[in-house]
Order: sequence, then C-alpha cells, then structure tokens
Amino acid sequence: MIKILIADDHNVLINGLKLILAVRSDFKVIAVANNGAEVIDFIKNERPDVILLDINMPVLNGYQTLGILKSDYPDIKVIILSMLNDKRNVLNMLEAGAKGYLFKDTDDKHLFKAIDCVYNGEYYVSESLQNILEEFLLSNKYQDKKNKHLLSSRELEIVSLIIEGNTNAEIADLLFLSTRTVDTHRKNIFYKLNLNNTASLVKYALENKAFLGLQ
Amino acid sequence: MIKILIADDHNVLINGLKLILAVRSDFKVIAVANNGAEVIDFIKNERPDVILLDINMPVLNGYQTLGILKSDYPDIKVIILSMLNDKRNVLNMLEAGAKGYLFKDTDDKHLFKAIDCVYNGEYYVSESLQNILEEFLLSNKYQDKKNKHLLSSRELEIVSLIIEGNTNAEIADLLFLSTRTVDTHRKNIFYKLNLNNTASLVKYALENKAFLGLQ
DNA sequence: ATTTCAATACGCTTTTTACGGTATTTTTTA
DNA sequence: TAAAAAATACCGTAAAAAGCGTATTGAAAT
Repeated sequence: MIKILIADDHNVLINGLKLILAVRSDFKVIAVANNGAEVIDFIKNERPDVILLDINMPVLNGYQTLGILKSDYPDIKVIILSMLNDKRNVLNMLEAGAKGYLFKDTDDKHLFKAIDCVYNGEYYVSESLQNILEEFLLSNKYQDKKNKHLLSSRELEIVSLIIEGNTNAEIADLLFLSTRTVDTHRKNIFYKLNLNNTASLVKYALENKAFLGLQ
Repeated sequence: MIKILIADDHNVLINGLKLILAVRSDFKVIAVANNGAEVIDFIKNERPDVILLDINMPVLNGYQTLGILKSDYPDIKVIILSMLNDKRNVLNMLEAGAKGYLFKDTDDKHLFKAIDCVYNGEYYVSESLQNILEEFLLSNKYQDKKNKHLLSSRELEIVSLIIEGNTNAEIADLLFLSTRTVDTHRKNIFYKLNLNNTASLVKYALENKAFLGLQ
C-alpha cells in the first residue's frame, strides 16, 4: 500500500486525482492539502510515502515546501505536478530534491508509473522532460544539492517592487533607501541571475516565482 | 441530458473532471479537447450544450476559441475554468461571451451548480468573483460586446520581442525598422494599455497572454 | 470619397536604467 | 574570532526608455 498525499490549491484537480488514483487498489490517498503549510502540518502526525506537489500554492509554495521536506523528512518521495515545462523550473525542483516531475500532458498511466517509480527510489519525469533529467543526473548539482538561495531577501523585496512597475526612485522612497542603493541591488540581481534588462528580469521573476520565493 | 465538452491541455484535469461529472446522471461528457482547434473541429459535427474551457491552451487558446464560438455558435454556453482570478481576465472573458468563470478553488458542488446555471441561461462565477460579475452586468460592455483587438498585430509582435528582453534597437534590427518606429509603437502600446514602463508591460503581457493573442 | 486606423519615422528633452567602479557597516557563518 | 556575505551608498558615463510632439503613406472602413 503506497500512502499518498496530494497538495494543490486547485480543488477540481485534487478531486479528479483522487478518483483517478482510486483505480489502483494499492494506492491510498491519506490526505490532501491546499498549500505547503497544510502539508507540513499533516506529516507531523502521519507519513505519506509519496507527495504529489503543486508548485504555485499560497501560504507556502511547492519549492519552499520541498525544501522543508528534504531537510526534515528526506525519505518522503516528492513528485512535482506542474503547469510549467520550463527547463529551468524542472532543474530547480530536481536540484531541490524532487524525485519526479509531471507536466500537464500526463495521462493516468504515466501518473501511476511515476508513483511506482519514485516509491521504488527511481526518478521519473514526463517524456518531454527526459533530456532535462539526464542533464540533471550528469550535473554536479545531483551530488551537492546546496540549495542556497540565489537572491537575498532584500533583493527579492526589490524584485517584487520592480515587477509591480516601480522605478528605482520609487523603490528608494518605499524602502527608505538611496536610489544608488537600489541601483546597486538591481545590478547585483542582474549579475546573480545573468540578466541584463528589466524586461527579462520581470519575465524571469514571474516564471520562477516559486523558486525565487516571491509572492 | 446536458451534453458537455471539456477543453483543457491538462490531461490529469480532464480525466479528473470526467470522473467528477460522472456523478451526475444528467450530465454527459460527449468529448474532450486539448486545444481550441479541436473544439472547433468537433462542434462541426456535434453540438455540446456547455463547454468547460481552459484559457491557456496551445494552438488556439481559450480566448480565441471563445471568439469563434460566440460568432458561429452563440447558443453554446461556455464556462471558463481558469487558474487566474485576475479581475481583468475575468472581465475580458465575460465581455467575450463566457457565461461562467470558475476559479481553481471551485469544488464539485459549485461546478455542478455552474453547469446547471449556464445551461438555464444564467451567469455563474465563483464566489470570490461575484463582485466582478456584478460590475460586468452593470457595464455597457454587457450590451455592446465589441471585441475589437486592443493591440494591432505589429504591436503584439513588438510586445513579444520586448518580453524576450530585446531593446528597441534590437527589435528595430529584427524587424528591419527604425528605432524611432519601434519607439512610437512602444509609446502607443503604453497608451492603449494605460501603462508607463517596461516592467509593468511585461507583467501585464504575461498575465494576459490569451487575451492579447500572444504566444 | 472621405474619414479612420495602422505602420512608418523623425525631433527634442528628461528620466531611468545599465555598467564600470569603490567603500563602509552590519550580519552571518565557518 | 576571522572571514564571507549582505546591505548600504557613492561616482561617473553611456545607453535606453519615457513623454511631449509632428508627419507621411497606405489600407480599411463607412
């Protein structure tokens, strides 16, 4: 009996998943959660074998939740259920300790296979993501999964204000800083993320919210 | 018997929805589609009463599909199943002719209710969106649903290049234009969308891809 | 046939961003 | 406790974007 926890803020998806998983008599959905905090709460009492984890959730998102799970409950296998097949996102989650990554084109058969695989200690990702998994397994990140945060909290604060359309002067006002300071932060953010203008920063940030720890 | 078509590129969600809807014996899912083009194809042969439509789909997205449905098959009721509770998005879809808008926090009960409502000619939106529906019903858009495109195709082309991180000079190179022309387009885009800098444009564009006709 | 709109392009000014630094203080971590 | 990282701030210059315009051409709509 494989004990499963589903974490997603989309209730229709949760209910659907429960019905799909019910087909397999050796699967048992022992709980559902609408955000990461509920996941962490639940596993204090009872341990699932596999967690199906959405990335974009309120309160505590999938990336943050995965971080906690990996440090406190390293034996629980996590499969990411994501809307994004963005390469960077897949790598981020694998590096953070996910054992599976399913894209939205997954059908029931592959979902079952993914759960079976990760339960047996193997990795499993959607077919369209196989090359990314291989790249990950060959990389050094596979060995030393040092999930240090790329951006500092101050930098994240500034990124979110940039996203909201604020100029450096406005950000400086809001945070009681000099515009030079905000400028320096912006430079450092670009350097760390290997970007070179505001447009690409906003796009990157919106597509990697969970990973960056935004919102 | 209410005939239902489900259009979503997320197979897990589709399969889940089918199982959920199977509870109601007066519902019949007569088809599923992974994109808008499949929807249009299917209804040439057979007419559903209600379509559950996702916004972000490849090939032909929900907004585009809704446009075609409204002009060619105005009697088919469309319920948007969306991940976004962004106010602007909800209004856009209502203005485009959607009769329902369900956010991801919807449970089975509300899904059933939505289908019953729109089948009987009423509007139905998730509870958290009630005020937006009211605003829509009071607005003039409710009367004259003139869905003229906000941005021209040239402007859309430029928006997508801006999103990709290109400067005006780079865009000018790519499109064989003067930077002055690109600059003018940029200004007109800002004017039309009521925005004032690149960061807010990128955010707006990424959050309104379907509506703008991007990607 | 005339008005409207889209696409093109230019002029000028100001603001903002980008990129190259340096440097001090505080906090964190090894 | 020493070293590293984060947060702060400044200096200067160049590039880019933003905010005012105007104007021509061609296509589309009325």
